[in-house]
Amino acid sequence: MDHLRHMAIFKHIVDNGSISAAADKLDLSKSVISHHLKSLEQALGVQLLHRTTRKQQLTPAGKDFYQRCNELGAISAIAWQQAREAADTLAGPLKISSPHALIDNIVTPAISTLCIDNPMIRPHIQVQDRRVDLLGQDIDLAVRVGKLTSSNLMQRKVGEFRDVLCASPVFINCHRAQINAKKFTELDYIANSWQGQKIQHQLQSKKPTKGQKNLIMQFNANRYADTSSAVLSLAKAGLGVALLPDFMFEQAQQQQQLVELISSHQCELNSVYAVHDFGREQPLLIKRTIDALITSFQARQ
Amino acid sequence: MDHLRHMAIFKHIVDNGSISAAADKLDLSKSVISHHLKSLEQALGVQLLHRTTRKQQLTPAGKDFYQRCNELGAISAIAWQQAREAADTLAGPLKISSPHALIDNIVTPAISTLCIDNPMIRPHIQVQDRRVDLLGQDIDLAVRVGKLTSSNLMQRKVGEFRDVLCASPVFINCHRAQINAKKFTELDYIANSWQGQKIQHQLQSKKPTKGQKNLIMQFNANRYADTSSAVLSLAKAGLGVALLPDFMFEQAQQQQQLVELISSHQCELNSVYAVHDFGREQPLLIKRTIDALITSFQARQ
DNA sequence: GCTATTGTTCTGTTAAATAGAACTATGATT
DNA sequence: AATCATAGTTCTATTTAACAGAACAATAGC
Repeated sequence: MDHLRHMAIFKHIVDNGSISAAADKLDLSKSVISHHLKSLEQALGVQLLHRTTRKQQLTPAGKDFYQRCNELGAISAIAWQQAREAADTLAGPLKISSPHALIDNIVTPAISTLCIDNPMIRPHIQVQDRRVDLLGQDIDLAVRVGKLTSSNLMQRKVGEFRDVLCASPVFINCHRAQINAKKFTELDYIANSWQGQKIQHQLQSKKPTKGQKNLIMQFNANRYADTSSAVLSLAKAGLGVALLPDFMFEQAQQQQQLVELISSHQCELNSVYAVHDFGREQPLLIKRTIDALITSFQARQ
Repeated sequence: MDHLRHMAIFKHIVDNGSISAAADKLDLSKSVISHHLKSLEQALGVQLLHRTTRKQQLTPAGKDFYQRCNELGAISAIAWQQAREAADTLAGPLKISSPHALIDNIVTPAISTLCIDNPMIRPHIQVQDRRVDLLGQDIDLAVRVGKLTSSNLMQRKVGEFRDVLCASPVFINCHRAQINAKKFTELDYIANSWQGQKIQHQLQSKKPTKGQKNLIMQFNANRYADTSSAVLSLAKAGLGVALLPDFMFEQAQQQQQLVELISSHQCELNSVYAVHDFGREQPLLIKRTIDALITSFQARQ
């Protein structure tokens, strides 16, 4: 499967009717073209082209060979065209991995909008909280909270959010004594399934100019749920304290379903990254997906 | 239609599952393979292969591109196989050009034998006495009397013959007076159509040791025929003197239909060449055709 | 955390591709 | 038949690309 170059040049010689014409077309000297043809014929052990200074005539073998070279050129052209189209066409499979916390409020709305605008996209949204192997699972784009430490993968920040420690108003009222006494370990705590029993949070003052120290809080988890929306529901039902992303908390707060546990302090900002393996020059589909995620993050504020 | 090399290497990478494996297979260093893949992806502007040290995963674009590379490899293989077959298969068109003088006794018997042994050969025997343009008329092999002075064409000697000045026994008897007196211009002369009216022959003594001089004879042609066999018939019929190839004369001589005009002298030997444009390494079909011509020449002696 | 293996990048080196000139062959023109 | 313009071939010098090997980085298994 070598000598493909020779075949391409042979095709040019036949197409253009002479070695000199092919040389002009290809911006090469005629000596090079002549040499290529000679090498090809020697390699094949067959004369392809009878030639004088004025005429050229394909041998039977040459006719067949030329036919194949044409097919070769056609396929090569198609291959390149398809590849280029793939680079800038909003279509085809799009497998996305997202953590539970972001799926309903951020990722799904973004992908929905993208796919409504471009119906040829075939999305596959996967929910995974742990760091995931993009290659092994054929994932095109992963949404992750926090930057990966070391990786060849490209990471683009798509937004940020803050976790909020909160509980239902009824729960707060019932346990005001413990809260004021900062006996947090005595409170019910709703955790995600993969978290342990011992939970610790570090909150900063919302007014950093006063130089107040960070507030370190410890909890004992005694309720668990796999998804953030389940945690949210339990918290609304007054089953305990929960750590929820601000975009979830805010909706519940407006309906007086949840309130902040400590209004003077807040968690650190979490940055959300889109992670992929398309290098610096991504296909348009990936770019647009990332754009949609950014838009989705901005829209909820 | 360039970068075909890159495509071939890309196919090897996918087929062998890794860059290192492809490098081993192709007897190249992995750095080269890596570089090729990088160049290809840069040229296409598309990532074809997600890769880590352990796994590799084709992108959608890569899948399509790989498919095309496979087709490319298949066509390339077919092209080469066909060309090689063409070089050593006794089949297909075989266009031969022969002068009238040789067609019935030499060329046709040779081609007949060849084609009976190899029925897939499709012969096309053309009769032309003038020097002919092989390329322009798509002639594969030309049989010619006498060597071409300057040409790129290959020439292989296939046999030789001697022209014989002869006439019918009756004719000789009727004109013995003029013959003995060497008044050849008074004799009837049967010429080929393309010859002029004035005919001159130069004969050598059959016994050169005696140092006899060449005999120069002049005739006036007054009968013409296109083909040698027609000339033969006219000569047998006693219509005049004719110059005929020895292989024609000998048959007629055995049946007492023709005798030599001058038994002491003879014409020069004519060499017969097979002329073609297949260079030093001819297809088997051409080689065998030439062999058949040689055999045919030997058989008639 | 360590190690084996893979892929990438860098270097100098080697082989191939190339251009340009000199040469040869051809076919048209006269 | 001789001349001439043009195409193809061959030669040599040069530039370019391909290449190997080492150093490095990243990954996955232990």
